[in-house]
Amino acid sequence: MPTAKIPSDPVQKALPLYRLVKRDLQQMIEAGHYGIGKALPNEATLSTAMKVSIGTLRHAVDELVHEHVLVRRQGKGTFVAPHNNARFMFQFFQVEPRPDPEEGHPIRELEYPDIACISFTRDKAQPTEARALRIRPGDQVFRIENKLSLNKQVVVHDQLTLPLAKFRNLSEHQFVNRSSTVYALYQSDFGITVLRAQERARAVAAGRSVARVLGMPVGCPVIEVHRLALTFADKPVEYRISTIDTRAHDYVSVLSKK
Amino acid sequence: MPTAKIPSDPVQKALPLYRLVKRDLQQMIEAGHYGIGKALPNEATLSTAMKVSIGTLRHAVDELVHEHVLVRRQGKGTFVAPHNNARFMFQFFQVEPRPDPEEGHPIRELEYPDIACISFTRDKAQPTEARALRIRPGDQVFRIENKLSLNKQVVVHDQLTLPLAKFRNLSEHQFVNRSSTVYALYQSDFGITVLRAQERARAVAAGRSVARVLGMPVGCPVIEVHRLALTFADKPVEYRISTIDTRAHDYVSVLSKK
DNA sequence: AAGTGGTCTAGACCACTTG
DNA sequence: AAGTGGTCTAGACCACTTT
Repeated sequence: MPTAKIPSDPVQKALPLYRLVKRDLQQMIEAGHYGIGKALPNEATLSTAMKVSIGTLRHAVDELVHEHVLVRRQGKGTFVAPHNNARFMFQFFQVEPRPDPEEGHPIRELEYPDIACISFTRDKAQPTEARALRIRPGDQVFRIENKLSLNKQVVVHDQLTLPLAKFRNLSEHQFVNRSSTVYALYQSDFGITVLRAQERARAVAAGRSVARVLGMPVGCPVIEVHRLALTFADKPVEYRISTIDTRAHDYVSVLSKK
Repeated sequence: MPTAKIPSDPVQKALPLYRLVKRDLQQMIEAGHYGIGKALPNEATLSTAMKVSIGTLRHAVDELVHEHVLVRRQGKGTFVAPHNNARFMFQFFQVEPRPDPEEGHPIRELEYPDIACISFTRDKAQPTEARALRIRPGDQVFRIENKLSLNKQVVVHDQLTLPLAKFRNLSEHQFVNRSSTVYALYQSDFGITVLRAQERARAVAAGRSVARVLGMPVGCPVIEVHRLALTFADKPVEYRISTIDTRAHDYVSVLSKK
């Protein structure tokens, strides 16, 4: 049942029932009450347990499905959204070969990038990172450098910064030998589900080390994307600077997605 | 009532009722049956007219609201989404001052850009534009150049390409003296509602003319965004190349929006 | 056959806006 | 007070998956 139909803070407007149900579900999910591969209790059970009608329960679940927190599968059940499928891969990996202007948009296989780890170290957080990650400057972080290739061509250089406190015991071996995407790793091994990411992009001239990795002359214009990945309640989990070689690829996005 | 509960193509899976209702509503909207400032018939009326329950009608409307095609206002009615508010302005205008690293994210007023028209001409479509807009190369287009300023500083150079066929009689005076955003103009004066946009960004070295407009040295890295704006059924309406000075501003985006 | 989510209905009542 | 959308209920039946 919703734990508090009457909000504790009288200034807050009363939430509708289905929002309370949603909030309670979300708290259960965050707390890890529902295993990643296993189904939630079925809707009839949940609705009686929470003392709401099944329509209200569905309303709450609908919203969580819309936010990619849950997925429904008819005939099977409702699950915590796994973070290991192509959908999420391409929701977050936004670099594509530039279409040939002569041919328009060929029906092309979406391509997974090959990811190679260049370095994996511990370090102290720089002020900028610390502010983004809401930790203190000097707190320990993992600093991981990757290069991403499409079609044997290196197109992206990534530098990830992870707060050590959230990723205790992460090892290079574990990172390099993960079975799926890094976000799937965060979820399966650390219980951290990345829900959203904010990105800020700018054009800069490639520096020496990045130019070497990307195989381009120093000073070549590249896009530098600063990404902050967020989990529930917009808590930051990862800070990432991606440098993209856009000589033959584009950084793509869709506004106002349906 | 939904015009065809039984789909004409037997290969197609049968759509649920609420999808048929949605499709019919969408067709009415596209055809302009519902004026832009006026409310649709109320939900009870629509549901009886379409011979469906009010719950089913609401399900259909819910989806259109989620896609920003309609907006509901409690106590007033349901309206075709107007394209003239801050929400849409910033949904599509994605350039922001870079936050000061010393201060983090100040609570800053979102700022409207000042837009100045540099040139307004007719021309023939280039092959690339033509393909994007799905017209023939050589078909007539409007070609419009703008510069956008934030805080008196020019930060974006835009070049718009509009198919003349869709924008008959558009005049420079009309364009320059519009009362709101260009997308609001498309909607109010030409019945064209921009629903989505695809963008492809790359880093390039600023050319002579753009560098002059942006007040930067030639060769300075800039982001070049190629945007295709789409209406219902993903029909293209506008092709736009924006060149962004990212020395002090960022091109921002949010992935997996809630 | 049993269990799950998906659709659809009919109606009651609430909250907000306008006259 | 009247009209609008917003919430909530209780139940029937359908479609898909597994046993």
